[in-house]
Parts: sequence; C-alpha cells; structure tokens
Amino acid sequence: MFSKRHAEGDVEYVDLEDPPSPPPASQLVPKGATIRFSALTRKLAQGKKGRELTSVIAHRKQQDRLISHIFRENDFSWLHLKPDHSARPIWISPEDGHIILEAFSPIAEQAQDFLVAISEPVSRPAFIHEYKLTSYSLYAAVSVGLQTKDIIEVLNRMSKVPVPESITNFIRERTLSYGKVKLVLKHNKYYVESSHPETLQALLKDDVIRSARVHTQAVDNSIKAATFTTGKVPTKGALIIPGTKQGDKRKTDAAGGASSVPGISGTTDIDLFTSMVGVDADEVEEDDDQVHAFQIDDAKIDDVKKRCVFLEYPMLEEYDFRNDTVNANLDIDLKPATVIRPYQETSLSKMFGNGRARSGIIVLPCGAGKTLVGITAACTIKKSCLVLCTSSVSVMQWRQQFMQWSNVTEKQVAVFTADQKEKFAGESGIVISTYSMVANTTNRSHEAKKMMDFLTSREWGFILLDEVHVVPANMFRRVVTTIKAHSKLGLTATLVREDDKIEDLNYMIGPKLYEANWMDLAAKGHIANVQCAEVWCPMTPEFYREYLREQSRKRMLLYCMNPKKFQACQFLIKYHEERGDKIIVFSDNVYALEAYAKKLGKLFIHGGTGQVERMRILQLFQHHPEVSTIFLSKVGDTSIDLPEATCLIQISSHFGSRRQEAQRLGRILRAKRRNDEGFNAFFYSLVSKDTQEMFYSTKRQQFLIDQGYAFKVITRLDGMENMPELVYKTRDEQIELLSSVLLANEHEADLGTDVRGGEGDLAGTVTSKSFGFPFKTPGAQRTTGSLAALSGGQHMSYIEQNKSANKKLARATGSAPQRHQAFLKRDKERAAAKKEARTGN
DNA sequence: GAAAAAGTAA
DNA sequence: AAAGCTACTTTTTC
Repeated sequence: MFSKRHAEGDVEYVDLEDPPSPPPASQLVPKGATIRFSALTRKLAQGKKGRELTSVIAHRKQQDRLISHIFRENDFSWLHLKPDHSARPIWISPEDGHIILEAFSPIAEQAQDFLVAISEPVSRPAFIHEYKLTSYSLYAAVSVGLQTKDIIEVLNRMSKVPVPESITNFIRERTLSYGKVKLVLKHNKYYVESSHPETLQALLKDDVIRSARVHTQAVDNSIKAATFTTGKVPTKGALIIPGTKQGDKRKTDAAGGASSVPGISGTTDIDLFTSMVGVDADEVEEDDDQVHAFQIDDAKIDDVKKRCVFLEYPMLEEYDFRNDTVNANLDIDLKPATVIRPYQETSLSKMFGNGRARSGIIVLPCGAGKTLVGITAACTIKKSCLVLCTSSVSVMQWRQQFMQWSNVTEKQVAVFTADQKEKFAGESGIVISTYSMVANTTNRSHEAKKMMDFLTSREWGFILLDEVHVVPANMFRRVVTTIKAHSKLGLTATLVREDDKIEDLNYMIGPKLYEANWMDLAAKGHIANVQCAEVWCPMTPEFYREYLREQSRKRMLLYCMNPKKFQACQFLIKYHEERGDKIIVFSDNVYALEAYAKKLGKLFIHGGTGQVERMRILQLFQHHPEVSTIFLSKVGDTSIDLPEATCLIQISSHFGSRRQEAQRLGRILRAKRRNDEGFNAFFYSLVSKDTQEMFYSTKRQQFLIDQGYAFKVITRLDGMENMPELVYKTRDEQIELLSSVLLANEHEADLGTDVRGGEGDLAGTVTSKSFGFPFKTPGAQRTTGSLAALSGGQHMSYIEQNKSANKKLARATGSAPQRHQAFLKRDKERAAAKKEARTGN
C-alpha cells in the first residue's frame, strides 16, 4: 500500500514546517513525476550537457536512444530548447496541450495569471504547476478578451521550447470560431445573434438548432439591433467596479491581475505580458452594425447551447447592462467603507473586462469572500437580481450580507422560501431564493405559484448562482432555463463533482472566468494556513479479522470504529485542546459519530438534531471555554459558519468525495486567528491502515493536493499509549466494542434519525461520561462473549435487539402510541425486507 | 409540528 | 460500468 502510493505520486511527503528552498531548475527532479515530467527534466538536463564535450554528447546520444525507447511517443527530445530557456518558466507538451510551469521562476506569478486565463489548472503543488489547454479554456480566454495571436505570442515568450506547431494550430483552430455567436435576451425572448450571417446559416444546418428555432416574422429576418448592439461599444475606462480603489488609478488594465502585482516592472517580457492580459477595449467591437439573429425556443436553450459548443461555436453571453434602457435600474451600491480584496477585484475584472457583464463562473476557496464578489457584481450591474442558494439558511445569510455590504433597503431585498414569500416594491429589486423553490415542478402552494409567475414573467439583469456545482443536477438545471436573465454568475469553491456533469456548466452558465490559487491566498493571509495530515491507525487484530470476513458496507463500520482510531482521535483532541484550539470532528457515519462523541464526552450535531439544539451547541462551541470540541455529521459540510474552529479531525468519510474534503477544509480556512503570527490550522484525516479507507482517502485528497496542499503522513502519535485516560485500552474493552459494532450493524434500520429524535434525551446532551457504549440497546450491551459465538448468533441477536428497541420506543413516545405503532410496523417491515434481500443474495 | 415526498451527493 | 445506499435537504400536506 505504502509503496504504491509513493509510486503514483499522489501524496507528497513534504514537511510543511520546514519547506526546502526551491531547487535550481537544472537540478530539478520532481518527486513522483509522471512521464511528462521526466521528459521535461531530461530536456533541462540536456540543455546543460549540450555545450559539453563530444564524448559526452556521444554518451548522451546513447542514453537518448535508451530513453527514446522507454518513453516512446512521450520522448520530446526533438523539441529544441531555446538558448535562454532557463529564464523562461514554461514547457508545453505538443501531444496533449499540457503546460508545465516552474512555480519558482521569478515571473511565475505573471505566468500563472496568464495561464489561468488560457488554460485549465490541473495541479498546482509547490514547485511545478501543471495546466492544460482545452477547448473550453480557450473559449474562456477568448471571452475574457484575449486574441489568438496574443495567446500564441505570450506562450512563445514564456516557453522553453518553441511553441509546437500542433499547439499553435490547436489554438488557432479553436479560437477562430469563438466569440462570433452570441445569445441575447430581448423582450423576454432569446435570440442567437451574429454579425456573420453565414455563421448563422451554418448553425441552422444543425438539426437540433433548427428545431429549436422559433419562426416569428418573415423568415431569416435580420433584426436591427435594438437595445444594445447598435450603440457604441463602451470602453472599460468608464466602468467602475465599486469597492475598488479606482479614484487615483485608472483601471484600464484591470483584467490583468498581473499588473497590480507590486514590485514587478521593467523587463520587456513582463510588459508585453501585462499588455496582453489587459483587455483592448476595441477587440469586441462590432465591425458591422448589421446584426443578424434568429429566435429560439426558451425551453430548448439548454440544447442549443450544448449543440453550439459541440459545433465549436460556443455562444457568448454578454450583457451590456449600461446601455440597457428596457429594464429598470436598481439603485444599489456598496457601502462606502466596503473595500474588496485584490483577488476579488481580479475575478470581477474578468467578468466586466470589456464593460459588459459576461456570464461565467468564479471559483474562490471557502472563506475567501465569495458572497462579497457576488454582491459587488450585483452592485456593478445595478439591475434586478436573482440570487439562488442551496438552503434556506444561506438565503438568510445572503440577505444579511446584502444589508451589511451594500446600501440596499429592506424593501428592495425580497426572500422567497417555503415560509417567506416576499416581492420587492417598485420596478426592480433583489430576490433571494433556493434552487428547489424555483425548480420545483410538483404542485405548489398558491402563494408559491404566484411568486413563480412573478419570477418567470420578468427579465432579470443578473442571476447569481451560489454553490454553482450543484446546478448540473437534473432538477436544478431547470432553473437556468426557466428564469430569463441577461447574465449569470456562478460562485463555488470546488468546481469538481464525482460524476462528469461539471462540464455541463460550461454551456449552461459560461466559462470559468477565474480560479484562485489557494496557496497564494493563504500566503497573503486571506485564508488560513493549513497543515494537513493523514493519521494511519492500525486495525486491532480482532477488528481486522472481522473486517476481512465481512462483505460490503459492514466493513465500513468496522474501520470507522477501530479502537485505535478512537484512541488517535482522543489523543488529537486532547493535544489540541491543550493548545487552545477549537476542534471540529467530522464523521459521515452517524452511528460512529454518536459513538465517538458519547465515548469521548463531547457534544454532537447531526441531521436529526433539532434547530434549537443545534443553535445551542454552536453557541456553546463559540463562546464557552469548556466546550472546545464538537462532532458534526454531513450537516456541517455546508451552511454552518464557525470562524472559531482551528482544527479539524475527520474520522470517517466514505467514498472519495473531493468536493466534501475541500469543503471541510474550508471550515477552518476562515479561522479568525489566521493572522496571528505563525498561526496554523490543522486538518487530520484518520485512516484505518490497510483498509479501503486508504484508497478513498487518497482519492479525496486529490483536489487539495492539486491546490498545492501537502499531506503529511503520521504513522505514530507520540505519547498516545501513555495517555492516562486512554479509551479502549484493554483487549476486553476492544472486543466489547467489536461486539457492539457487529450487533449494531445488524439493525441499521433502527438507527435512522426517527428513532433517536423522540428519545427525550436531546441529541448532543451527554448525560453520563461513563457510557460503556452509546446506544441504549440493552441487548447489545450485555452480549459479550467469544467472536465465534457472535458470528454464529447474529440472527438471534437481531431479533432480540429489535424487540427491545421497539419496546423502548413505545415507552418513550407515550402521548401518541397509535401513530408510532404504525411507524414501528413500517420499520419492522423495512428491516424484514432488508434481511430478505440479504439472505436472498 | 410531524411526516411524506422528492431530490441530491457520492 | 452501473446501481447502489445513507444522510441530508427542501418542499407541501395532514
């Protein structure tokens, strides 16, 4: 296991506390490098050798022959290095458009800005970054205002080797058709628009697009551009994004974050570079005031967009909001005291680079102020705005944030959720709602229906999609088609999903306009520095034996409940509590969550915990010095804001969700104390050794590793064995735990939230610290004995267990026995069905 | 206020 | 490769 992980290069075993200084390029041998990296390294080495003796050259040739054989088509030694290659930071693969950046180069930061604009970041660890040129990334580059020749020229300047022809061809080919077709909304109808009629003709040859076309007036009527296209294209100079320090400095080159980097000036490379990244105001100018268009069916927008991307004519969605006289303006602005951070400004300038609002996605880590970016965008556009979030809690948060940062009045902000259905007064305003509220198609309450009519009947200037990565889900994507908006902005921290639907966002919302580098933000103090560690906990022999025996998901519980993991968790909690950290422990498995929390005497929150109780626990955590550790289930992944937390321990997390991992890390990125001298937040993943967990954990970490985080592997916690009140110290205790796990596993049906809700013992209220085992399952608690007996007697235990649980429930419910009887019956049936299914196998 | 129904992530 | 399976959310209804 260990060596395999090494070989794959997934994990970098770098000690963060003592980072090695960047090696000179010539000595650079990336650890765990792929073939591509090796090729690069070899090129670097060859550059040096080339100037040496002929014998050396002969030797090299011999070596080359060997290497060529090994690397086959991945041998790039035919690419000749430029003489001054060491001053140039990037290398481009002619094969697949991958770009390797030396992140220790003096101009790496500029290069990075450029590369982010034209390509997709693949992985950005400490010294070597990898990017990839794709159709979408070039599309984004074009829509941000870069031109084909500039892209090629800047690439060439930065590259160690001449940009391969395959790449220049690729860039030319892909950018040729981009930006020619636009999707515009006029009078509540969608039009595909272009100044090149032949392009429209070409598109109409496609079945999908043709069938989506709506024939209104005379066929193929060229519509004289009404609201926006005829006007003079405004230049960026006049547009001011609120919250920026525009007073003294003209913001002509705002699109290039590069330009605002202090301490860099001079060399021609950089000058050229910044001028390239900056946007020429005229590059999107219509060369033609005749604009041709055809109308398409609202319902088929999605298909048409997808189709256009497929045909290499992705539609640009831009909103010339300043010249829109049809929709009423909304008089909002940021409060004068509000100043946005440089990277927020950068991301916004990508959006408003040419004085219009481009649709797209901005990716910022959690805690980096996505909300403020959204609000600033809304304040720039100053039109009616619809904000969509995932939960009603975030709806409230958005409203609160709007009030906090901008000068909107109560009347202008309306909330649309299940309990609150408001409309704004006047012509324009802001509506904040949830995805499910808008996407819901099943019968609505009367009020909701009226509200929906209100939403669908009007034209929105701006639609803000929070947590945009949820949108590709079938239902939520409907939102994008039902609401008519001129521009869309998606915000998210993690643009990854474990399915392949994330690509769909490209045509549904727009290209990725900006993606922040987490490490950069951490280095500049906008988010906390985090030490990540994976703690390997050996399985006890008893647990491991059962683990090997068990099939399917029972195994999961076994590795979660590993006594060694208990101990590691306890040890880490103690260690960090003593340091004064506030700790959150995450567990996906509610059973394990409860077991751990009760055993260690901590409070916990899971989905079944009532709102009031949640608030109480969170309050305690934030303000009570005694409560410095809480346990959270998946509920804590989103929408709970805990700026106090500084340490995070993950005990279980089934499946390899990169998004979840990143989101959890995000919990501590906004740590209040992040600006203290030498402050570090901690992120631990407890992993049971030699189990499936190892695999998942590796997979989960991938996102963070790509963001540049290094995971330390801890195989031994010093001093853990000697901790005085260590749990599950003796073998007997461990076996007892094992028996409980094996039994509990059998009646999962009873572990649903409904059972625990009504126990009278509020979740999170730990009444006694000396629990043998958390659950009030007398049968399970008493059943000790040999393992053999256990595995043989499972069936019996199951029945008994069930009975006592039912009895308990009937007792506890008291007031409404009738109802609960029915409930129990259902539970029983369910359990029986489950059992049958199992034995049937 | 509880629970059903529908939907999501992974 | 596809279908799992749980915990969670949101709605509306009773």
